[in-house]
Order: sequence, then C-alpha cells, then structure tokens
Amino acid sequence: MLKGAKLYCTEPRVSILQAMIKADRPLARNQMVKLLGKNHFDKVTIYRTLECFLDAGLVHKAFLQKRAWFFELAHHCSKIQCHPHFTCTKCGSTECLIGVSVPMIKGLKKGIVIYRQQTRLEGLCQKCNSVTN
Amino acid sequence: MLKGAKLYCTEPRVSILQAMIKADRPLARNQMVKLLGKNHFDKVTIYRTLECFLDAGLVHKAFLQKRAWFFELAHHCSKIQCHPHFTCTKCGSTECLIGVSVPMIKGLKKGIVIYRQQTRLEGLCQKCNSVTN
DNA sequence: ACAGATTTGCAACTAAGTTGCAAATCTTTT
DNA sequence: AAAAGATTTGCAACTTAGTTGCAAATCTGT
Repeated sequence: MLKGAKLYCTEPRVSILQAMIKADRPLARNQMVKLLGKNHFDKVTIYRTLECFLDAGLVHKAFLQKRAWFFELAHHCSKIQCHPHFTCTKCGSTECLIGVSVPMIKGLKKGIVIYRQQTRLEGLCQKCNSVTN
Repeated sequence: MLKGAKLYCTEPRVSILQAMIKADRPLARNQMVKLLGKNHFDKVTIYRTLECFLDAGLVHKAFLQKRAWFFELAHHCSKIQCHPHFTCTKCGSTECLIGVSVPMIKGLKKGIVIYRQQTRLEGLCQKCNSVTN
C-alpha cells in the first residue's frame, strides 16, 4: 500500500497503517497510541504520517470530536460523500453507517458548487438504549 | 429573552445576545469579540455565557471549524435537526441553508435512537465560484 | 438599600496540533 | 554491501481553544 502510494516505507508508517486497518473505524491520535502499545512514536510523527496518508488519499478526516480529528481509511468513501457517522451521546462510541444511503441535498442557490456532503447523527446506540432508564 | 429563560440579566449576557441577534449567523468566540468591540469580556465569561444560553435552549452549537465551536441562535432549528451549513473552502465563509429540506436518514439498525441529525456541505460559494480560474 | 445568590475576571492549566532543526532512517546507485 | 542523497523522525518550544478554582463584583427579590 505504501509503495503503491510512492511513500517511504518506514516503521511508524507501517505500524500506523496496520493499526488503522485492524481497527477499521475512525481513530483519533490518542486511540492510535493505545492500539500501538509499545510501538511508541512521537505525536508529531503520527500527525505527519496521517497527513502524508491524507495527501496520498489513503485516509480521510472523518470528523472532529472533542477538538480532535478522527481519521479513517478512505476505502468506504466516495469522493463527494463519506458514509454517515453515528455517535452515541451516552457511551461516546462512534459507528460508521456503511450501506445507508444519503441523498445529496437539492434546491441550493445557483452558483454554488458542492465538493462534499457530510452527515452526522447523534443518539443512543443499541447497547445504551437497551439499558436506558 | 433572558428573563424568559430565567437567567440573570447581566451586561455580558445582554451584549453577547445582541451581537448574536445582529449577526444572525454562527459565530465563534473570537468573532464575537470583534463584534463586541470595546465591550470587552473575558473569554471565560463568553464561554460560560454561551453555555448557559445552551442550557436554556437559546443557542445551538452549530459546528466545529478549525477546532473552534460556532454558536448560533436556536430559532431556525428543530429539536432533531438544525438546518444544514455550507462552508466555502476558498474564502472560508459559512452560510446557513435555511429552507432547504434534508430528509432524515432511514434504514438504520433496530435499537438505535436518533436524537439529532446534522448535515455539512463544503464547496465553492457563489462569489468564489464566479472568480474561479 | 440589604442579604443572599449568581456571575465575572484573573491566573493557571489541559489538550490537540504545529514548527524548526539536527539526528536517524530509507532508497537508489555504485 | 556500502556510500550518497533524499526523506523522515523525535525533541523542544510554541499556538490556540477551551476549562477550573476562587475571590471580588454584580444581580435579584425583599
């Protein structure tokens, strides 16, 4: 993958990419650090790695939560629309809603060009909802 | 308005509310500071004021941009869905798309309860698009 | 105008992310 | 396999949004 994107194939990049593939959900830097365990890289390295993945199109910025960006592999995303993301307001977990279709918005003023549409949902996840009380 | 929400009616609160009414678009703290001009309040005061407006339902957190929250009056929002917001990637301006309907997402797994749906658009605004080159 | 409740502003702090730069690591070439 | 040149890493220091504790100031109802 790294070679395909013409990127230097270094230890941090390999490990970070593996972690993201394994997790298969949006991750913020501090979550990656946890997943990487003893493979400890400087935060600057992680940010720069993610940025070069971004430039290479391997990765997307999925959303911002508590002022931290969550990154995810770009493989489920079209150019104009990523899948929607659902966050549970109780437990804080976030799910990717893959396979749920979201119609593009229509009826905008003329002259505007849309590059990207993004949908976010908030509510209670299955788990938290069943424990509701 | 403040009295209606049973809030202490203080100078910062009145000024901030006025600024938001006048602007009638989502504002981040530093934009409010500009609008307030010589009416200078501590940033802590502004954040706390906005939070109490939030609790009172006068205001919404519209979106996060460059890691700063933008707040707007809640009067155009329904409980479950705020109007969509459009941000121009060139000039950075953001518009509220009021009157554009966004269907609620369907086809979710059972057991999930949705509290809120949010749509964000990115692209070129009328101005920037016509100058495109 | 007073007493009690609430809010304000300051200082100090947290956390995410960025920048500059020398040292370390990769890749390509020999 | 080793050297040369290009790229990446890690450290220290910084920026920015937002938060916390607390004493002083401001509001409200009486």
